[in-house]
Amino acid sequence: MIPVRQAGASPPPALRRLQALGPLTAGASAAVVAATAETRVVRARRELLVEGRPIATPLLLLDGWAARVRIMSDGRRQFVGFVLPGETLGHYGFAQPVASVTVTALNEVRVCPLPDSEGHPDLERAYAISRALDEAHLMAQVIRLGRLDARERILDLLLELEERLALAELAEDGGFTMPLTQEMLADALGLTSVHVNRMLQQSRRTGELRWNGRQVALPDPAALRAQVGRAATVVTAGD
Amino acid sequence: MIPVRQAGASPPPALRRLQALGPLTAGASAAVVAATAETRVVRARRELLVEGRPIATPLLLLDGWAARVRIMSDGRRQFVGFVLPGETLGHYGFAQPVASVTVTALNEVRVCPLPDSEGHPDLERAYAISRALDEAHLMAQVIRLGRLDARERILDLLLELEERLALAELAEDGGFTMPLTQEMLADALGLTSVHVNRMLQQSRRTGELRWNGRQVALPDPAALRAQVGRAATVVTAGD
DNA sequence: CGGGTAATTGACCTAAGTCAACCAATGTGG
DNA sequence: CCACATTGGTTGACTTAGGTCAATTACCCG
Repeated sequence: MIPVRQAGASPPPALRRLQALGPLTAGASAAVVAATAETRVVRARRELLVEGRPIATPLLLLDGWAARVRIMSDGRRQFVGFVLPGETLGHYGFAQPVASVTVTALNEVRVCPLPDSEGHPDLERAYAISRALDEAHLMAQVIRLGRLDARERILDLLLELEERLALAELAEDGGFTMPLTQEMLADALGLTSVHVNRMLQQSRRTGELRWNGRQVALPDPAALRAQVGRAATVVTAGD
Repeated sequence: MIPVRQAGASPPPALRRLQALGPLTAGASAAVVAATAETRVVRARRELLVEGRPIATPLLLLDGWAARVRIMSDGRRQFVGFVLPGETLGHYGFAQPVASVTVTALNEVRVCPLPDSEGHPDLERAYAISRALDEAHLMAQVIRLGRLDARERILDLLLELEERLALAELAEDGGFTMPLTQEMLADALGLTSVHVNRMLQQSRRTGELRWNGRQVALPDPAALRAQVGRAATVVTAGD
């Protein structure tokens, strides 16, 4: 990890996401901005957290994508889930001294220590919602792997990613930018990269998906959601 | 749900599990026993929690098995996970007003309101570990569905179930009793019941598995764990 | 230009699904 | 106590989604 001097940056997507989860007071927003003073950059393929190793401090992902990954002794690899800008890492709301999975940066990533919610109930509330979403994403992953076919898995995941990015305003309706290779997609979806490629081509031909390099667009998300049996994720506030 | 008068019962497996997660003071144990005064019986196939419906009160499962289940509009069904005696339901340690999945009783089940941990830090600690285990089980499910083949999925799940039951002392080394039909197993493992049946037969022939009605035994768990790439789940205390 | 990563394609293979019987155990009403 | 219905397990014949292997092409990037 390379410590970085990160002076005045542009309005961070991570902050926008937290604000989207539940409006933050000026004080809470300031606390988040303050935490970014200790931003670190982690290069692609480096590990943010290692399974079984103590978690130094919970993190807030400012920029870039990471994945929770488990690798089997024979080399099979499974992405358990992704971590997108504005999402948190190693933050459980309860005792959890060691990481339960390895988290790897998929591209160059910026992280900072998770802003302390002490004295900011609104921030704590945003974290609580964030944790609930984490769990929802994990369950969605189980459904995808258990009961969707290849095409549905791909589209369902892309829909989810778009929804999640939208919270941080990282998805325009022209689509979004995604650092995933087809192989990473395969590792997330329990498929092979060859098959992912074939299905992508097919979806491109039918026009339900546009995919150019790192740019992805789903022209008719509503129709796809229906086809894939994906319910819109509802975030009910809580308390 | 049928309220029940539940007088002095045998030493409940649920209590044994909580004690196994972290020794409880006499007071905490008493609180758990006290909570069982309000035990309810839920019949097989009835729902304990319905997705999207408010959670009246978090529950402790005393007896019987339940499953978190999601059903797609076209009838496909996926068990997201199981709930075994001593495990908790609708208990998140943070705001979560509505259930995120439906939980269905797989056989006749007894539940009681989750004993309040107020004033019992040791009980709270047991709950925290329980939540961490929940998450671990969910991740294990993702690995199974994403990267294991049918035989591995079955054996891995059975190994996990045995480990979990052992916490409540519900697994002798002669095996354990399991209310799951082959079809339920299929719904948990992303397979069809026909295929589950074939794989079970094969595993029975090789002797790696014994399966008689509701009785299951894995004669050599250590060997299987190695074959399936299953790491023993380590529960580190926490704080 | 050279070397590495990512995407693409074809030929072929196999794990798992589908469909359809059939059987065994259990339970139910009469 | 029996005829019948139901549920769960078992089996065979056949199909298919997705995997494997291997080669080829398209990009980068220094």
